[in-house]
Amino acid sequence: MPRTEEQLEHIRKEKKKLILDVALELFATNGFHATSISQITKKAGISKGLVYNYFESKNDILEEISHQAFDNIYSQFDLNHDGILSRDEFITFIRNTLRSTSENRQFWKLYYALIFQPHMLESFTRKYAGKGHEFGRLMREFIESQGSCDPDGDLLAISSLIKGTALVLVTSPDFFPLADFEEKTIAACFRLISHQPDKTN
Amino acid sequence: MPRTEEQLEHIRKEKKKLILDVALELFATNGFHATSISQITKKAGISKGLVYNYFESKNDILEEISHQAFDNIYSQFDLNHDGILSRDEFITFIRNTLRSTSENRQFWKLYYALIFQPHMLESFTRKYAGKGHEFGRLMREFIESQGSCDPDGDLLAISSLIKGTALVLVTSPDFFPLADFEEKTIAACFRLISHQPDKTN
Amino acid sequence: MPRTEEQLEHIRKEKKKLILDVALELFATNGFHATSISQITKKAGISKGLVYNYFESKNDILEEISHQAFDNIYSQFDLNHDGILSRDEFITFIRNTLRSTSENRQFWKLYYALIFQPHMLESFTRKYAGKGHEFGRLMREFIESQGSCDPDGDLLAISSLIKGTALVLVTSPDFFPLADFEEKTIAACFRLISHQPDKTN
Amino acid sequence: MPRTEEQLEHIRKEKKKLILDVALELFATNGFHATSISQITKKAGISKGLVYNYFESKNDILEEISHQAFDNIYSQFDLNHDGILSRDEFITFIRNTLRSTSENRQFWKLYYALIFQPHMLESFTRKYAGKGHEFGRLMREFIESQGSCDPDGDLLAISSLIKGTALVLVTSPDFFPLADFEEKTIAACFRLISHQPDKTN
DNA sequence: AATGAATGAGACTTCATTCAT
DNA sequence: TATGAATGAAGTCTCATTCAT
Repeated sequence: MPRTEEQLEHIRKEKKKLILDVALELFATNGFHATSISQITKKAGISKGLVYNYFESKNDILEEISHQAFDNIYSQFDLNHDGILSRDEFITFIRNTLRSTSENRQFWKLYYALIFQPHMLESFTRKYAGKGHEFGRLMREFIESQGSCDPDGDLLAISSLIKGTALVLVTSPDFFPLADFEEKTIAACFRLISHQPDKTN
Repeated sequence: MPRTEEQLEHIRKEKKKLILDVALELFATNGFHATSISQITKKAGISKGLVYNYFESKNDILEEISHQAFDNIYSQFDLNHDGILSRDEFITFIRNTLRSTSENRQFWKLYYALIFQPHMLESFTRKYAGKGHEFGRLMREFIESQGSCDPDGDLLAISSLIKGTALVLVTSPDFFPLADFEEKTIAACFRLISHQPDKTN
Repeated sequence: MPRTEEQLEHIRKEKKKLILDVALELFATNGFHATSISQITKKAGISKGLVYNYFESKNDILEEISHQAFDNIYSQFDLNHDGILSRDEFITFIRNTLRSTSENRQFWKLYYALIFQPHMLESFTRKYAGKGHEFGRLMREFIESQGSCDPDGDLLAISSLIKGTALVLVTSPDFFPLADFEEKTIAACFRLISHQPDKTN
Repeated sequence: MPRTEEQLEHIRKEKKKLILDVALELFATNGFHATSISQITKKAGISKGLVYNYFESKNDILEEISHQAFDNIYSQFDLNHDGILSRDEFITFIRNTLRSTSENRQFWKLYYALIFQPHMLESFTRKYAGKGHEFGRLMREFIESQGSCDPDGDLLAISSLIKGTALVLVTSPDFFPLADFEEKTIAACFRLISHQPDKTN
């Protein structure tokens, strides 16, 4: 009559997911510090004690949210399978980035809110810092391969554009349909590659 | 024998500034919620009670920081003195934006952290929402005047680029010297104005 | 394995009563403002936090004390079951009033201390104001029915006498045995009904 | 040019009176604990420091208010100049009591609020306890002299009536004109003297 | 696995009181 | 005499966390 180990495992997984989902929503909406365990348990319909069966602390919930979200997001990219970024891969990267941003808006709201308080996401930064740098190099090479005469400047501009667009997507998702965000951003990225020295001033 | 009104005014101004400065630094570094009044007073070398001689509440400190920063920042722009954005004004705007971002890095860290928790800066949003919209219109007209064949798309791209660059300036200020940030961003903005329909795909 | 709903209900009831009892005693002895939550918890042998599991605020404790006391007291009267006050009911009313005053001396000490700071017991006044007026009318009719030639004056005298006696009971309960308080007050009330115009002066 | 000692003395007296007056009003309206020194100084238009030039503490203000009020009130009575209470003196006493209550309503509100928290007015109780007892004896003798067959009971009834009437005067001063309060209470007092044993039940 | 009563550190805030001027 | 900036103890209240059941 007692539940089998599988059933228990299933319950555990479901409950943990429930807590993470509810916590993400509240953290993203009201902020991490402004969200209490009580609010989470009330919204999830569970007891306070149960949360501590699954997580060591409130901070632990945050870390798990971050890790799961990033693992999920990174897994969609499958970058660098051959150490070179093709034109199609570059385009796909932008598309994926924006799509993923749009789909995980809640998480990104939380992420942006926390990124400015470095000590909050320590373990997190440790884990993902490397990947970021590596991808920067890949991208720079691609920009160079496209005939840029200022790869560093263009890399800055293009990453800034992508970051800025993602920011807009998070804060004002209804500005444009997602498809337009994608197309316009991709086109803009290519326009940003400079084929001749500046003559602005 | 009691102090003159000037002396008092002087003391008050200095103390208030001290509190605001210390608070901004701590809020920006550790976050608003994670910063306690105790930490502020300890760092400022004053008593807890004194804070409440100058501010009604912790929230009040935040609001005053925000208002002062924004008033200060907006005052540098003197936008729309004639309802039209000239090429020079456009360039100056970008330059000012980035310079101001760089100079008020602490504030912007705090600002970005809070913007994602909407209910935090209510009075603030109320005050500045109008100005933002108006400037969007000005900018769109400028883009159009430069011969853009997709003013809305270009406006999105250019604002995203500026936002993204500002974001990078806040999070990684040492990526480039400020002057380079300015020049490269300005040049990039002009490259973003599309003079012929996309042919990306 | 968790406690049943009954067990919980039982615990909650007991703890709430404990807090209310201790709070009433301290409020009555030292005054509402002069009593701190710390004092209450220390005397009740519980933690500060627990109080706030049961009450929203210190004021909430006061209100609950007041409402429970008044509900309890009013419930003993069952006035106006037929809209008329008989001689027996009148006598019973006085008896009940004094007995109830004597039994709830702590509460009445608190009540008298607060009645003079009107804004303290707002919700409370709202709730019971009506009943008071209605009973005043009942009593006046009774006095009239007893042949009074100045019902308003006698109503004033009789209510003042009862209030005054209750006041003495609260402040100097050992002046007389309760039974004497009752008998003497009842007799005095009847003597106060004036059967012929004054001839004092 | 410096002020003479008399002038200073005059200023001191005025300022002290100002503080006492304002404090009494606020204490009576909002309660002693709920009134802050800040409120007093703001309403009096003086500085916080000045209060402490005249009074040792907030409690000291309360005590001085109480003593002055009681000295003032008692001085109007001139009781016991010959150790006997005549009928006229008895009547005058009631009249004075009610008149004084009506004139010092603010003080009595405060008084009643504090009387139930014994430790508040310690020095005060010490000072006036004796006078009260003595006057009780005087009154009892008067009641006896009027042919009462239950002097103790009648004393209780009469003092209760007077106290109750005073209470009504403080809480609902507009119930009757003051003159009526006086006449009706005096007449009622005489009705309360019992000339034959009870036959209520 | 699940509950929620209970804890206590620590947050914000108030306010009587001091003291340099 | 008069001022008000400054203090710090103490108050109310919150909340992450524990633990008996």
